[in-house]
Amino acid sequence: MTSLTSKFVRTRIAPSPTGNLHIGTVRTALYNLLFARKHGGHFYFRLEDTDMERSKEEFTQEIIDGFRFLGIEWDKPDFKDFADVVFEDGIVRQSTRNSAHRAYIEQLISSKRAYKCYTTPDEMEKLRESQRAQKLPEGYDNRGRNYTEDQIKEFQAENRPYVIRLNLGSERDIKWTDLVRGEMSINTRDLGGDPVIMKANGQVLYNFAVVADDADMGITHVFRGEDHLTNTAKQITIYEAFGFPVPEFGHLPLIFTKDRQKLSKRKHGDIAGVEKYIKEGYLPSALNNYLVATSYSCPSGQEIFDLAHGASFFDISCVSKSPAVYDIDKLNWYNREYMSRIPYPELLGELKKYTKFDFDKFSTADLQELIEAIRGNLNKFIDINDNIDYFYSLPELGGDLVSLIGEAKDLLSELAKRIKAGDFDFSSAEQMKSQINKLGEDLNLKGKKLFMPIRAVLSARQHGPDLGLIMKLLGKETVLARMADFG
RNA sequence: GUCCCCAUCGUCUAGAGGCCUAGGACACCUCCCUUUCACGGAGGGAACAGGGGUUCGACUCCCCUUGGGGACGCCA
Repeated sequence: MTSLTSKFVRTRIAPSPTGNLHIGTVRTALYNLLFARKHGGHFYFRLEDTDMERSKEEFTQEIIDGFRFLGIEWDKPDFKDFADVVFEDGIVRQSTRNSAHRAYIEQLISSKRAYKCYTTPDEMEKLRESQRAQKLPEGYDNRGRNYTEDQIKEFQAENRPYVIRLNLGSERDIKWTDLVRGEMSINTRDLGGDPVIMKANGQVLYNFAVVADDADMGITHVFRGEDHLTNTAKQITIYEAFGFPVPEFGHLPLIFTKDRQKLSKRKHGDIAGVEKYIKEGYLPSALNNYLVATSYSCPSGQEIFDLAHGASFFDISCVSKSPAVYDIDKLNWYNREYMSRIPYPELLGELKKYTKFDFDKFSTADLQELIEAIRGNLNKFIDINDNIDYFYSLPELGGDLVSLIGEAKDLLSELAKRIKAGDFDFSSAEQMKSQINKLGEDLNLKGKKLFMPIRAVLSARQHGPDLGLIMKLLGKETVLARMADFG
């Protein structure tokens, strides 16, 4: 942890466009961003799009859109060497770094830190099978280090395809001081053998490309998920092979689901993807806050971290080492919290984007009264629909509501009668509320027994805004129509 | 299977040997407010995985066990 601020801090987020934007990626981005901002450095966005088969442009766009939505802004790298690989959007696309990668690979081969490996996929599969059978750890046995000149000539003569493997060297512990986990040590014997850094088709692989790019981009601090722990050990050997300065690493705990599994899109559906939260109308500030706050706690006990207010609060040493279970209730709480701070005009604008109903049905004043009355019930913008649907058409009545209404026939008939008689002034929610109260007094009903049946028959709901307001907004005609069975 | 990591309320966590009768937040429950719903306010239940050490003293340090997780790709 020495002199964190002595050099110009550069961090990055490096997602691969092989899937939708995962909230774990967002959290990692946030930590990297916050760390850079806190220390007055830069935060970059590099797209790890070297896997041509799995990378898709639609995913790229989704990742970019997701970050933009969340207000995660990256700096544009300004190094000369990167002029041709940094695009308008400031993103470094790894696939465009090909020639640099090739040159580095050559360098590694000539310094004997990497070698051409002719071991075929078939041989690898047999090796693994026998390792499994003997309950040995699976991995390459580094036989390619020891090919003889003759063997190699033979392979070349038959035009056998080869991969490039990194020579991990003699067995040793690879150590680093992790910014979140402390002293780390991983033995090279536990790395699964010399890793492939370039495929037979010439495509460079993750562990190599990351180092080449991070080094060239001058990345000083790398925060990523703890599932990268062994990758970090491999990557450190690459930094060493080149003599590049090794950045500081910080491995973040994973996000779990309730069943204590790594949160993945595959297994856990759309809760892992940012898309869902955009679609349903979560506030970026709330999602960011929740994601930062999980696995993070300040000595002050502060829970609200509004990233719009800067990164001064952030302290990497406040990151927890143990994994966190994803809790949508807490996210909802954050969202309600941030939503309650939005001034009405802005709230209205947002709700208009998410509603499937026509707000013009209401007058400006009525609409505001309604929305202010229900805003506390909304976890997210899209919830507006479930809270106003009954103003447009009556939803189906649940069984419990049917019996509730059935038991209150007298009350409802009397209400209908009085409405028809003109006792209710539909221009005044207040007046109608007091009329309902009067009705209750006359029939000797109060509380839930009085209000619930009326609420049920008018809105098919047990919850909602004040009954007087509901009646006023519904209008006399609709109210009577919904009570037709009793009048 | 091998290696690595983690371990306090249901969940996120505070706790750096005595401040702990273990604190906060979410969720839940009760009460108040409201003759309804919600909001709001006040309370409540709820945890140091187990066993050994070390120490005058362990939630805190060490070891073991147990439990959970991650990594073992010509994916990232």
